[in-house]
Amino acid sequence: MSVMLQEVNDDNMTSKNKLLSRQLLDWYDAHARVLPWRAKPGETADPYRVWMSEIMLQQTTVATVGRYFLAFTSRWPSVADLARAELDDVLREWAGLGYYARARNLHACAKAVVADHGGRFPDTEQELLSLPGVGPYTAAAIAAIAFDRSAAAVDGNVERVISRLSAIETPLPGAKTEIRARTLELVPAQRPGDFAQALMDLGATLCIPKRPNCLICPWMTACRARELGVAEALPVKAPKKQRPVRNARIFWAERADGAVLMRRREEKGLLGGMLEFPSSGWATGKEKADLAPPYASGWVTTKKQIEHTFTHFHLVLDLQQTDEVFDDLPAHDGDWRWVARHQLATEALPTAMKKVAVAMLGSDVFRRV
DNA sequence: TACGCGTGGAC
DNA sequence: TGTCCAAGCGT
Repeated sequence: MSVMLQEVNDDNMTSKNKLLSRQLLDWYDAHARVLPWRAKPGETADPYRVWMSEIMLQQTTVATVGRYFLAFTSRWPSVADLARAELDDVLREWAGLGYYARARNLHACAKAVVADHGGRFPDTEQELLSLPGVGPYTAAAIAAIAFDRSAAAVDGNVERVISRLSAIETPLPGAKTEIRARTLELVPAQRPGDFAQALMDLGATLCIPKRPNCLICPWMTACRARELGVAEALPVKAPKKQRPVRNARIFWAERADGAVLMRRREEKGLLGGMLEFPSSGWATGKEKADLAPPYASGWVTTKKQIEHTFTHFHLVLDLQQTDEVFDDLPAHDGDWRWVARHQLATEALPTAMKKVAVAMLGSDVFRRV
């Protein structure tokens, strides 16, 4: 079935497109990067590892993903292992990688693969698309890389490469449809998975955002943007909005044994399911902000301040503390707990909260022994 | 369609 | 040093 479709696709390819595909695959054979999740020549790709890497790589650099990928695949070698894990353990292991909905969806997806697909990843783009956390790019990438399906995996790299190759000057995201169509024209019947990876490698190493290395690019002579001298100006992107500032107070409390008071955030939304130190609301604008503590105590300022920039706002946290030494949890709503200092390093703390802990306790608390 | 959603590296 | 931005997805 898929072979027939691929042959049709191959017949429909122009000789010019076939040449481009071959040039890129030749370049890939000579320059492919060695990455932990990538099958070596002759090896069969493991769908579980391909999926895991693709989720982690969403909006995240290869260098950052490396150690997380090794930690996850060591601890949970198969999708069945991951499906059996506790969500809290997954979130702890994900802490620091960001976009925590990915971790929740990763866990939900593993469960779905076990419950609905007998523990094997589906091998079509359409079925993959129905899994939690798997969108159009990731479905195409897994279909191509893990199952050798003819699919156009269009990520930020591919958008850049293709918009330059064809000198597409329509601003993103409006140009997505056109870029996808142009990419599909280039996907070869043979080695679609290698082609997908080659396209992304090209974007990551040569066809980079600033100062692209056109002189050693396998597509140098075909690239319309280079011909027109506009490669670095593409792709055109819609202007970004500036980030507002939000202000809040953190209320630092300790128990007699030195444990610190923390609470679990709501399951959904910003930092969903992660731990935080009790705080006021995170309001926009210093004047309007309600900076009241979540419970009464003798709060005084520490004169310490933490700043952290998220995707869509900048956060300024004033750190307050109390002399009160607690025996039990103060009156509260939600999931609050005392966390021993030596446990902080292995808890699901987002980076902003790690900064708070470091300001109060010193950087030694995150030195894993 | 547009927005909410993290982080660390490169420059 | 601030800005940009990376293998996007869900709503």
